[in-house]
Amino acid sequence: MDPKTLARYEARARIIKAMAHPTRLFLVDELAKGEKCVCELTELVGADISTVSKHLSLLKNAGIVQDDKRGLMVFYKLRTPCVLKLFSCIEGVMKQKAAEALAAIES
Amino acid sequence: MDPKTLARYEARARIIKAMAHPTRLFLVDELAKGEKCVCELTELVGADISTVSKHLSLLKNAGIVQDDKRGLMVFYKLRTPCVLKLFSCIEGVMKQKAAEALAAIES
DNA sequence: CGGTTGCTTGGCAATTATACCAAATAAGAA
DNA sequence: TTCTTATTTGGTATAATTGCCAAGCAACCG
Repeated sequence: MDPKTLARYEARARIIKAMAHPTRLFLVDELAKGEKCVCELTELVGADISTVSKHLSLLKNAGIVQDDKRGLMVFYKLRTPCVLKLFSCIEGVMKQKAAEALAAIES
Repeated sequence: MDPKTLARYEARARIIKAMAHPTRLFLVDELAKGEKCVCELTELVGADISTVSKHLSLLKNAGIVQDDKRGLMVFYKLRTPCVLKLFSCIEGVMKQKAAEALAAIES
């Protein structure tokens, strides 16, 4: 891979990596329903608030979510809803894998 | 997150994580063009063959690619072309980020 | 059979990611 | 101003990822 091509794939990988964590996928899914404050997301995730805050910050740096401070609270929302399309594809991969596993048993 | 929900997001994250690497993203893109042997992919990537083999194995375990041994060579191909749709979304995220950065400078 | 080729696997060092606690910051409220 | 409250950041220990080398395996050749 030449340096330019490498750089392009590195940039893409950074964005995908931002979603490559169960908690962050959950956050994206929740934010798809509408904006939520860090406190509410923390409640839903059930981890330390600092942990959730860092996950959100990572998603923000990747350009996937957007924050909005109003008073003491910070509200996050999805910036690029297209990432949701990814989920249906992922479901497809999972279903196909499951079907394959089943076929392997039956054969 | 209750255990069942967590398990669902963990399963999804495993698949996304499988693509969250520049080399693996490149491999997926190459395999989208048609099946290729490990030797050819190794040449294209420009890393040790063992490294490329491990990346391919990871993609295989995630259910994204499929292998087929013919003689001495192993040919890999894309199993779920829908992952390509992801790329256009990623490009979108990148473009939006770039536009935002530009707006920040201009303001 | 022994040798070669194409690929995978084991092992290991270096890097990176993750989660918590504690401390810092920011915006209201008293 | 001082006191909360909501969130972020620093520090740190632990775990996961990565890439190379070396060794192993499977399929073909002579």
